[in-house]
Amino acid sequence: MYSLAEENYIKSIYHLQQEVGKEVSTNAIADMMETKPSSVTDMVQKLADKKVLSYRKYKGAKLTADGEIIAANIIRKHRLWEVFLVDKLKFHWDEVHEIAEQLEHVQSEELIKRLDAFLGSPAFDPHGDPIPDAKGNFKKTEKKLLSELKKNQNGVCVGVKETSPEYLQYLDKKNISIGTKISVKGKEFFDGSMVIQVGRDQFFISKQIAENLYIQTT
Amino acid sequence: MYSLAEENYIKSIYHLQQEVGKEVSTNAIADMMETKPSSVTDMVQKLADKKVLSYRKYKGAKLTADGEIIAANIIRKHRLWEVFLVDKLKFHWDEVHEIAEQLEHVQSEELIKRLDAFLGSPAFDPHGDPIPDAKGNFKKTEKKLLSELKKNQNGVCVGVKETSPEYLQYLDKKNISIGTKISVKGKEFFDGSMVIQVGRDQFFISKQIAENLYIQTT
DNA sequence: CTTAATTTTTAGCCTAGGCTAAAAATTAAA
DNA sequence: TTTAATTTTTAGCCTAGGCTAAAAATTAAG
Repeated sequence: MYSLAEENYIKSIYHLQQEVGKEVSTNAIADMMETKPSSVTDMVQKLADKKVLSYRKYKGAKLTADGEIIAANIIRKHRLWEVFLVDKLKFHWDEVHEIAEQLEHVQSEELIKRLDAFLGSPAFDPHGDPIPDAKGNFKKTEKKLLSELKKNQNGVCVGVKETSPEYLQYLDKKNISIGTKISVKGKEFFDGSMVIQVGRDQFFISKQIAENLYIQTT
Repeated sequence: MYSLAEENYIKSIYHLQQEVGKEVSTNAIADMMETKPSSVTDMVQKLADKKVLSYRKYKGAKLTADGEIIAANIIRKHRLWEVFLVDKLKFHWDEVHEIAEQLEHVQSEELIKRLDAFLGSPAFDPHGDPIPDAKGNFKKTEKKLLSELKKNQNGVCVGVKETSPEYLQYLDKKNISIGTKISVKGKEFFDGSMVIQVGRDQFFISKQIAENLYIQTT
């Protein structure tokens, strides 16, 4: 089994790898994990010994196939627990991340199997992110960012890229959640800001807001 | 907050203290925690510094009032999670201890508040042990051990003292669980063994079995 | 009331996982 | 292409929480 620290590294490296596609740098890992590059070097070497990832000095780290399965399993647990917290315990979607961060490390295959069944084998978590199956396969979704839409296009909110409480609370204030229909009424070329319609309300949003919201176009 | 190791010490000391009533010895703690007495000495000194317990060299340790509240809270979490595992995820009562052992360390007041509500604020866990409230107050139950009953007395199983899978599986095989009615049909003075009736079946049990089963006499 | 057995503590060491400061490698700039 | 800036690694140190072996205190036995 892997320690708490190891699991957190594996998970972070997985997420970074998704973004950049290639080997992830020591500094990038350190930033994401709020630790120092020197600590990352140590841990990454240790994980390389365990064949969880491949690592070449000064070149960065990349999960092996095994490593990716481990990561997917941690993410599976995290997202299933988030569904539990929101669906069953009635937490709000901006409150669950930290708690799921702890629950994801509980070790028991059987627990996750039963939790999954109890929740009805959900395919997506409360933020719209896909929940991988027990073998680590993700359901691919073809979602785009709201910022990619043009004037007069519209679609349904299916997820968020940013999951900070601040951002989620902003969305709440604007009555945007998973399933909300959104139409682009105007778009400013210069700064990427938009005017969108949500329900009866029309309002202005900055590019920063738009590029953190996933939309399924219709 | 307290570390995982600290929480486990606090919990173990609490349980030992219930048994012996007075200060618990270094060796007793080491035995329960499957660690070495020298490690216990170190940790107990650390916890004394934090005012979680009082400690006098060679005399043992005793939780302070604060320490008891901390312990009760950990136990509350453990037992609530056990109820969740049995009631909601359909685990069997002999499978839940280890998982609850991990879940009890998840930190979130709100989580426990909501879990408690979700479960209907249960007063007892699946082994019949009382669940303390948020302030650490236990509901007192006046239960006795089956081994204390005399011939022709009877009662209802309300809990177990021993929670090993082996013991719980034995009880299962004999169809004994919480709520099962049991009558003492015979008792051997010499070795404390008994003949009991459970449902339609009458069978022999050793003293060791009888002194780990809690009964509410009727 | 000594001596022996047991319990507990101390001293010193180990590993995991951090950190800082300095050295080395890589990348960017002139 | 040589120098400067940046990134990464190394070396050495720290804390938490273990361990063993030896010393000290307590308890039990003769």
